[in-house]
Amino acid sequence: MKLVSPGEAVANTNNVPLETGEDLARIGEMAKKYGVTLRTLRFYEDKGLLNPQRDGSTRLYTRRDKARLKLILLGRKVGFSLRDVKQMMDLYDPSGSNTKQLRLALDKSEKQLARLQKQRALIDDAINELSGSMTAVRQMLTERAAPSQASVAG
Amino acid sequence: MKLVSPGEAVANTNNVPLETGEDLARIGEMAKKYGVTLRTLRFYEDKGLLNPQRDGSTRLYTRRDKARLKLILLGRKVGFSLRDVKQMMDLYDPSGSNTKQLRLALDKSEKQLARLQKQRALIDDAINELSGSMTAVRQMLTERAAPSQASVAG
DNA sequence: TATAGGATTGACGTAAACGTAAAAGGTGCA
DNA sequence: TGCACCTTTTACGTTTACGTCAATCCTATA
Repeated sequence: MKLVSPGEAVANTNNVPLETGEDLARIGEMAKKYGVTLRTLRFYEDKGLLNPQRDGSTRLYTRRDKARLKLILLGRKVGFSLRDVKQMMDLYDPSGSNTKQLRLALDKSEKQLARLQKQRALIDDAINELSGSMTAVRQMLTERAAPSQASVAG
Repeated sequence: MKLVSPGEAVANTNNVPLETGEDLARIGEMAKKYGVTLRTLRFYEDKGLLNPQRDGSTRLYTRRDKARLKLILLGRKVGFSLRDVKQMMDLYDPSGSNTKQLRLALDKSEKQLARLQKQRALIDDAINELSGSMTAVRQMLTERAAPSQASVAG
């Protein structure tokens, strides 16, 4: 048994939510709540994106970590790399106007938007091309009784 | 100097196109003609997708190789993996109706088309989400004179 | 006390398609 | 002869975001 001073986060065993108002979560709860794996959470931490407190060796995630995780997941959803996300989050200063952070985010967002639009164009191309060849292949299949040898592979 | 029998492909030095009717190409010509790197051609060969002849150790690509390369590039364009492409090409039988090959191609194409459509949906989502947050960020930037602290990162 | 559930760190594995040296050999041309 | 150019094989490196053990530890509960 370990001594814990009154203000400290009390070791909270297993899956039981913490009784304190500090809504600290352990890694399992976090993972479930946000639909990620434990590995993912540790990975994000390893990459400097999260910084949970520790109770001994056990990670305890605060509101702050949850907000950051939400941002990470949003970033990934729109296609940012973790590095980009980190770069933007690292600029956050709770005591400032964060103009710099916002500008960086906007800048990166514009570029990412352009990438997404290009990707969509590529995919549309691919869809058209693929649909076309599918039609051709269907043709060949229905005509395969005839000995005509349209070349598909050389 | 190396002896070459009359019917054999004559060693064709440097970049000069071959004078025979066999239109054999060396790796450099192939690469330029199809906009790929030497490394790519060797890689495709290593993966069993191409099988150029050899003049000694020098690769000589035939019409057949060119046709196959075109197919590979088309496949990659529509998002097939090289493995998929190989699987489909391996089914080609110059002496048959290739019904099996065509069916496999069609089957894979349907699945790939579905993937592409799903991807497009995801990208559209991302675009919308990203556009939305960009609007929000712009808002915050124009309002940054006011001390209101909308939280962007926690 | 035995067992089931978490949790930890460490570290190799995966996927795809090449990129990038490195070291060497053949060829034509000036 | 020497340079420029093309080609060869071998093999490690790159990128991204985790997956998947492995070995260990801690705790509550039956």
